[in-house]
Amino acid sequence: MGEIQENSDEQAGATVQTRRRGAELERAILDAAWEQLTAEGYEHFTIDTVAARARTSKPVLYRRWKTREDLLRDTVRHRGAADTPVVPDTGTLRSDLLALLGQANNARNPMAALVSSMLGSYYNQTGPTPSELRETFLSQRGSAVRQVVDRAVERGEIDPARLTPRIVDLPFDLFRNEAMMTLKPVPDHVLRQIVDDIFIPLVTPQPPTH
Amino acid sequence: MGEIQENSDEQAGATVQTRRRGAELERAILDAAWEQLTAEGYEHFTIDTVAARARTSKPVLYRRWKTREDLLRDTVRHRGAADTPVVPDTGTLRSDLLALLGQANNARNPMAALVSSMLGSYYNQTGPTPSELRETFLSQRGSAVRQVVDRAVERGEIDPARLTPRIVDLPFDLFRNEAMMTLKPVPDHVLRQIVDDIFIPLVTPQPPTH
DNA sequence: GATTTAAGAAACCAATAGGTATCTTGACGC
DNA sequence: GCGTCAAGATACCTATTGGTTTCTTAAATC
Repeated sequence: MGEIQENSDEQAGATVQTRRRGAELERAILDAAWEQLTAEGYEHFTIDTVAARARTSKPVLYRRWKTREDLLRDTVRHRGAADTPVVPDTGTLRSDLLALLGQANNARNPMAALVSSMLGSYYNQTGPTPSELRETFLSQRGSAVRQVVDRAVERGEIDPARLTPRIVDLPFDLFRNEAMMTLKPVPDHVLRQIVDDIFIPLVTPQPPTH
Repeated sequence: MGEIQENSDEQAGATVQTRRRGAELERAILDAAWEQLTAEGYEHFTIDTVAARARTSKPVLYRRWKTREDLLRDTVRHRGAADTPVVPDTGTLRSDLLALLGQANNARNPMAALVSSMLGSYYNQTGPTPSELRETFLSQRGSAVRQVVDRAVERGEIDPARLTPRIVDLPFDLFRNEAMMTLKPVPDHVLRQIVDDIFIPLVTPQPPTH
C-alpha cells in the first residue's frame, strides 16, 4: 500500500514504479537532498522535506543517517564527487578560463547552497565543520584551474614567477564572490572582466602598459 | 514584578535597572537583534531569542514590527547606519588600504551575519530582498575605498586609466570572499597579499617587472 | 514458494517557532 | 497624587521540526 502507481496491472500507460532499495535508493535520496538544499537552503533542509522530495519516509532516512547533520555532510560529499569539472583545453589561457568559469555558472546557484550550509554549520556547534564542507566541494575545481594554468605556463603565456597560490585562486575567488553577492548567474561580461582585466594582466610576462 | 532588580531600595550595590521606553528601548532591541544575528545566524534569529537577548518580551517586539522579516530589515539598516568606517589618510595607498581592511576584520564576522541573512531571504520568498540588505551594508564601505583610491590618484600612485569599478572593488571583494570561506578573521599576511601582490600591481603606472 | 530484510506509511512525542491575548505594573505628563 | 500609556510577564494557539515506534508490505535470497 502506498506505492505511487498500480503495479499489478501491465497496462501500457502506467509507470511501473517499484520500491527502490539499497544503493539505488540512497543515491536517489542524496540527489533529492541536494535539490532541496539548492532550492530552499539550509534552513529548510529538514528530514521531512528531504524525505518528501525523495518520495520516501523519515524512518528510511534515519536508518541511514543518525542526524540531519550527517545527511548534510553526505549530501555535499555526494554532489562534490559527482561534480567533477571537465577541464577544457582550447589552446589559450583566456578561453580555457572562460570555459571553466562558464561551467560553474549554472542557473541554480550551487555556491549559495554551499555557503548556506557552511554558515548553518558555523553557527550551530554541531554537525560538519564549514571547512569540511568546503573542501569536498572546492578541491576539484581548484585542481582544474591548476591544470589550465600549468598548460599556459608551458605555452609561455604565463610568467611562472607570478603564480602565487592566491593568484591562481583569483578567478574563482572573484567568481564566487560575485555569485554570492548577487545570487544570480554571473553575466558573461563580468567573467570577461575577471579574466581580461584582472587575471591575465597579473600573470602575463609582458606588462600591458609599458 | 518581573523587573530585574529591586528598585525601591537605594542600596549601593544594586543596579538601578529601570524600565526602558520609546526610542531608547528600540535602540536596545536593534542592538540586541544584531548581536543575536552575528552570534547565532539567521537561522536562530527568532523573535524569542531577540526578545530574550534584549531582556524584554515578545509583545514589545510585535508592537513595533509586524513580522520577523521586518525586524531583520531594520536590524541590518540600523547596524549599517551605525557602522560608518573611518577613512584613513596615512599618506600611502598601501597603508590606507591595509588600515581599511583591518577595520573590517572584527572578531565576530559581520559578513557572515550579512550573508546569512541574504541567503535566508533569498531562499524564503518573503522578507527583504538580498540586494536590499546588501546595499545598506556595503555602500559606505565602497565609498571609503573610493576616497582612499582618489587620494592615491592625486598623489600619482595610481594610473587612473586602470581604475575600472571592478578593480576598485577588488580589495574588498577578495577580503569578503576570504572572510566567508574561512569564517575566521582574515590574517594580516593575507591582507598584505591582497594589497601587495594583487591590487597595487594592477593599478600602479609602472609595471612591476621589466 | 517460504523466509528474511528493508521500504514505507502513520502515529506519536517533545521542543521550538511565529504570533496573539490578557493582565499587572512601572514611567511619564499633568 | 492621578490618569494614561506602554513595558513586560505569562499563558496560549497552531504549525513545524527532530527523532522514534509500530506495523504492513514489497523485494531479494534461497
